[in-house]
Amino acid sequence: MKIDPSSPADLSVQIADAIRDAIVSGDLIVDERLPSEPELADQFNVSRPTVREALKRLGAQSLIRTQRGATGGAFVNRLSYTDAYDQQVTTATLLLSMNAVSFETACEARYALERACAPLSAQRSTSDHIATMRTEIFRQGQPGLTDEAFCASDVAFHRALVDGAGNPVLSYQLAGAVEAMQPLMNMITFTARSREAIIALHTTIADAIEAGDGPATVDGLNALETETLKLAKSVFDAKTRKKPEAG
Amino acid sequence: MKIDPSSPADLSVQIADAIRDAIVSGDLIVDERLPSEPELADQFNVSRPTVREALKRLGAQSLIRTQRGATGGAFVNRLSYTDAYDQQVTTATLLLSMNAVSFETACEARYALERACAPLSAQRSTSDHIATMRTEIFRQGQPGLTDEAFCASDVAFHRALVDGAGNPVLSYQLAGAVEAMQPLMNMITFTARSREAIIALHTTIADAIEAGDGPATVDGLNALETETLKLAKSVFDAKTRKKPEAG
DNA sequence: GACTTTTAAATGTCAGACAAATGAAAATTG
DNA sequence: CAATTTTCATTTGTCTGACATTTAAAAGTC
Repeated sequence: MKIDPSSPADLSVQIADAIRDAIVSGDLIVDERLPSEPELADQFNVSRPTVREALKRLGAQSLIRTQRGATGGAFVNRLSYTDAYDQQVTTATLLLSMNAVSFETACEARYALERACAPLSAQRSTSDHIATMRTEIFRQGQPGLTDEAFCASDVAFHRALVDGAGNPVLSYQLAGAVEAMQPLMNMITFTARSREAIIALHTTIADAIEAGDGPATVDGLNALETETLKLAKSVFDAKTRKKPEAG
Repeated sequence: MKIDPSSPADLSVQIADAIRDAIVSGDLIVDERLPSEPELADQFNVSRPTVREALKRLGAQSLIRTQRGATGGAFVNRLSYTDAYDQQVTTATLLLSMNAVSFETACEARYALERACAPLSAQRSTSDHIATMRTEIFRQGQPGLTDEAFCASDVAFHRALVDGAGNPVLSYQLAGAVEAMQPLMNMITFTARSREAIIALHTTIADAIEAGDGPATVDGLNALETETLKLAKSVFDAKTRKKPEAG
C-alpha cells in the first residue's frame, strides 16, 4: 500500500482510501488487526495525526473499530445490519431534506418498494410481525395521540410489514425509504378523519397479510399511497394558499 | 452545542455527533460555514486535533466539505445523489460480502426491488434508456467478452431499467441492490449457452418496456430471476462437489 | 495456586509549530 | 482613475513531541 505525497488529495484521504480498498478487496479480513498508529505512520511516511484522521474516516463508515489498551488497535469491523441500517437512514433522510425532493417522488419510491415486499410478506410473515402490526394499528387509534407519535407508529407498522418478508437485505434496503419519509410526513396534520382512513387501510393490509394474500396486500398499499398523496396535497395546497409564491 | 468530557465516548465522536445533529435538525443549513477549527476547539474546549478528527468523520459521510485558504473552512455539504449513491454501493457491497449473505437472499431482494420499478419504467422510459439497454444487450452478445465484462454490462442494463422509472430516489435506493450483487455474480462462469438465455430475456424485457407493457416486464424479470438462480445453483453445486464440506 | 501489583503497549488528547493555499486588501503602475 | 501586481492575514493540512488513559499480560506475593 503506497500513497503519493505530491497528489493534490489530502494524505489522510489517500490513506483512508488505501485501507478501504484493502478491506473491500479482501486483503484485510474481518476482525484482522491493522498495524498500530505509529506503525502505519511509518509505513505511509506520515505523522500519527494524519494516520488518525484517516482512521476516523474509516470509523465513521463503520469499516473499522478501535480498542484501547495493551492488545488494542484498529480492527476490521464486520459491518452489521444495524450499522448499515443506521447509515442508510441518515443518508436517505439527508438526501431527501437537502435536495428538496417532492413529496410525490419520495412517496412513489417508497410505495413502489413496499409493494415489492408485499408478496413475500404475505407468504412469510410470522405471528410476531402480524402482532406488531395490530399493536401499531391499535396505537394509531388512541385518542390524544400527537401527529408525531402517529407518524412514528406508522413507520413501525411499515417496518413490521417489510421485516415480514423475512429477507434482511430487503429490510435493510427499505429502511431508508420508509424512515426517511418520516420528516416529510411530520409536516402533515392528521385530522381525525384522515387517521380513520389510514387505520382502515392498515387493517385491510394486515388482514391481507395474515390471509397470505399477496395481491390484496398490493391493493391495500396502492389505496394507502393514493390516500397519502391526497392528504399531502390538501395540506400543501392549504399552505400555498396561505403563503403564495413570491416573484 | 455542548459535550460531556466525562462521558465514556471519545470527544471527537461527541463533537461529530453534535455537529451532525445540528445539520440533520436544520440548525446548520446547506452551504453554511462552520466556525474555524480553532474556534470550534475553543467552543468545545478541546484541542484542534480533536476537532479535526471530528470533522474528518463528518467529511467521510459527505456531510461537510472543507476548503483551504483565507475564506476557506468547513461547509455544510449538499448531499448529492452521486455521493449518496456511492455510499450506498459501498455499504451494500460490504454488508453482503461480510455477512455471508446467500446468493438466494441477495437475488431475491434485488429482483423484488427491480419488479417494483418495472411498471414505472415501462410507462416512462425514454428512448435514451431503451437505447442503453439495446446497446448493452448487443455488447453482451459479443464473442470474447470476459465474464467480468459481461457482469458489468449486465449491471449497466439493469441500471438503465431502474433509471427508466424516472424517479431519482428509486434509482438511489436500488443502486446498492444492483451493484452490490456484482461481486457475487462475478463468481459465476457464464457459458455461451447461459449467456444466450440471459440475452434473450434481456431482449424480452427491453421489448416489454418499449411497448409500455408493465406486466410483461415483470414476467421477464421473474424469468430472469429464475434463470439466474438456476445458473448460480449449478455453479455452486459444482464447487461443493469439488471441495466438500469439512467437519 | 489464587490474588495483587507492576509494566508495557496502544489509543486518546493536548500544545505548539510550520507549510501551503487562497482570497482580499494594499500598493504599484499605466 | 483603472488595471495589475504584491502583500498579507486567515484557514486548513501536516508534523513533532508529549502526557493521559485504558487494558491485558507479566511479575510478584501470600
